[in-house]
Amino acid sequence: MSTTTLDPIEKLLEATVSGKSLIKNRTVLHHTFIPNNIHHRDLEQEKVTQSLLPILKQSRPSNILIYGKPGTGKTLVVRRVLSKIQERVEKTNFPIKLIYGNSKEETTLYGLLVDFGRQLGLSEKELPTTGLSISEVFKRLLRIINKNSLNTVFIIDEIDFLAHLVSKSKNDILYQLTRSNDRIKNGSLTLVGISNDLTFKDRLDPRVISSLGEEEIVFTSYSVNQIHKILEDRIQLAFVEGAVEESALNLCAAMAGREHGDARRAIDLLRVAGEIAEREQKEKVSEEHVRRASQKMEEDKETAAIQSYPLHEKLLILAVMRAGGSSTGEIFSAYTKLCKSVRQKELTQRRMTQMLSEIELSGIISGRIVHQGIHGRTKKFKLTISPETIKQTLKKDLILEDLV
DNA sequence: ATTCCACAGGAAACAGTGGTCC
DNA sequence: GGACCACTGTTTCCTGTGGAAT
Repeated sequence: MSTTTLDPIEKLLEATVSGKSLIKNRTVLHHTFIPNNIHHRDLEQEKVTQSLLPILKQSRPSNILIYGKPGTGKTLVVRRVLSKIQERVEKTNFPIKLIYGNSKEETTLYGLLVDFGRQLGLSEKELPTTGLSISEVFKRLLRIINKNSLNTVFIIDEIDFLAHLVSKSKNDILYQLTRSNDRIKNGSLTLVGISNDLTFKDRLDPRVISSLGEEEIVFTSYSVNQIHKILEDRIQLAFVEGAVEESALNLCAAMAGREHGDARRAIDLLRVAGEIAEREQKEKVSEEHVRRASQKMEEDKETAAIQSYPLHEKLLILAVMRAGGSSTGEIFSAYTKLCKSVRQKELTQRRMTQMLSEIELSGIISGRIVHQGIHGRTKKFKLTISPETIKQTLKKDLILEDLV
């Protein structure tokens, strides 16, 4: 034991004042950062530019569909190309408008369209956030484009999700979007769809495919070597020189490469590892830090998922924990008991199975269908994370703290 | 060969919320 | 103030299913 034990707060303060920081530029390690050089994507950049070029000549460019797994630089490339176009255009007086929307961030089709409307400059009054029919919203979008003779580019990220929303609501808004140029007298509308799912096109209305898929660009997954190069570049920009050990870099690339070549994840991993090393006042980021970062990210994901669930889902997770490895019926009765003890009206079993499937998607529990002959068919669920993590997380919930 | 269990999971309907429009 | 809209979370109803038991 050392003779002088420092107060933890003291220690922290000490560190911030005297400690060296390893990261000199944090924004570089954020996924919205657009680097000057997007490695291994020259061809794709050229293609995107090619198909958007007509917009500068006031003629209608083709709609583009972009495919690729997460973290393959799709959004980055599109944003970069568009910002270049924007730069070029700003010098002239040519009315061009870039609209970006992520289907996943908006939970509804309506929300997405309203988001587009806001970006086009429609106020709350001109386009209320609720109450209108979808076709009315769409009409208003087209009206403003027409009125201001705008040349608009709609970039729809995760368009597969939008397609999913549309299919639920029996609306053919995607079709209308792709064909809206016929309804616009002044200006134009170009669609750039970005999708993580390579098979989503099969589920689309054939009419939409023919007009949306005028131009298709596929982003292949990065190899470990490519990720290595990408990380090298970011390290140079973001970290103090020599702050990341070669072996740590290798591990980072290898870990992300194993997970389907996701560069974004690799960069995230690097950032978290850097933060851990910094907090510990180490001179360098080591392999060990990367491993711990990976673990921490995993845990954070779990606790965040648990916390974000509404009460009944939390009760269900508890029920699964109590009746570990058991069938739906047993989980249901465990859940009913829990509901009684917190004085909540229990939901139906049908709803419960639905919620179980939802929770299963997040990876907190895993289910397996078991046929038991005359004892019927059931799905057995068990926790995939430690009960301790769950207890710790649920303790923060006022209603549940006594149960845990 | 037939029966029958204990659910899975799809479809549709419904209630409730928070809004517009005329 | 009534008709209408989108949307969520839920209930109700339903059909389907693999294999142990008979």
